[in-house]
Amino acid sequence: MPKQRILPHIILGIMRARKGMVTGKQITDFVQQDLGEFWQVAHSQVYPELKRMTAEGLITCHAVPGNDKEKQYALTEEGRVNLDQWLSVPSYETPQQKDIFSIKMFFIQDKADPRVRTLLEEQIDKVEKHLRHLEGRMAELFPDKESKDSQYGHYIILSRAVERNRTQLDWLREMLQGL
Amino acid sequence: MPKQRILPHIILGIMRARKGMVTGKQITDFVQQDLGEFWQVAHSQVYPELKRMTAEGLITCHAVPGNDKEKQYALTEEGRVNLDQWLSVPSYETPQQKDIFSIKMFFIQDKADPRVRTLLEEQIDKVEKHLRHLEGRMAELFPDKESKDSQYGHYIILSRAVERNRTQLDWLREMLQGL
DNA sequence: TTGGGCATGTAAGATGTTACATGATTAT
DNA sequence: ATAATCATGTAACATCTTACATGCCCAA
Repeated sequence: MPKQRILPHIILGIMRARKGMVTGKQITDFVQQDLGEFWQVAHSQVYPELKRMTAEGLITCHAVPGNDKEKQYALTEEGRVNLDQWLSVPSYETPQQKDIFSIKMFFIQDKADPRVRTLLEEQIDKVEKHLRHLEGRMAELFPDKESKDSQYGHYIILSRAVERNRTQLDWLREMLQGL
Repeated sequence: MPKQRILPHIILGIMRARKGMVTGKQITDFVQQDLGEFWQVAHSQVYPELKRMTAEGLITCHAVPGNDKEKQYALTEEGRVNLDQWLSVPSYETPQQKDIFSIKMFFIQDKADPRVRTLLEEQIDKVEKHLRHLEGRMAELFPDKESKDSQYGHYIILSRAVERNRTQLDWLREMLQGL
């Protein structure tokens, strides 16, 4: 039994949210920009996937006249149904994280090891930068209550990401204090 | 350029922490039990990796007399050096998360959709169970101050995991309230 | 003594990452 | 016009997942 495929559903979700034709580049950018906290994808995954989904009838491919380069894709009714079905079934998977920083901390073990401080400082720096980026995006996309309600799902996961990173930053600083 | 391999370093780290010979099964269990919040691995990855690491001279393989089934592995000096080196270089990767729940929330978009409540309740249930497991493990492994200091790295990442899940649970409950 | 559980291991396919290739557009 | 950039796409490789295979031990 092959693993349950997620990427096609993500692509379907983006296409429905966009309410129009999209290119492979737009999908890649969208995932990296707006879903990056919870999913990662490379453009080299997207293009073959679009081809596959077209073959399966979930989307249709339309060449842009006078532009050989760009191809635009549109949702089919079958794609819509498939997406709704996926959203309705519970997903039993727990969020999975790969965090090399935590692994290293674990293996260093000795609180007095000088590498502990280095690791912490580097991580704090990275998380600070990332948090500033997220907060900027929050201010840009959701300046008022109306914008939050009009794109509720987006607001939700962005605020989730902000909180998560703030909490992590607090924790890292506390660890550094405690040395 | 192939991607930087992490698994061998994790195996080296476990072997050093254990200070003795270990089997493939023990390594698999250790990752799932103690590093599971930050790394995942299947036994079918571990056995080939041990073979490879043996060929590279990072570890040595020792058959157990009168037991064809089990093979025990031990660190070599080269393995020790390799591990220390890995722990010393900064890792520029940010923690990556794959969280289907958040993706679904994003795509449902409409706050009034009945599936929002279902998703939240299911997720709360899962996180509650997981949190209880983590808290139990915390109480079991680190009942007093001495035990925390003696395995500082382990204590650190376990408390990190507990906090992370508590925060997520709070957030989920708040979302459910807000419906 | 046989049948289930277990540690080890292999196989096949899906997924993810990095680097490279190609042709078109844009900027200088 | 030439170089840089960009969207698209491919290739090679590493990783991850699931299922299956094997031989051992132990208990009913």
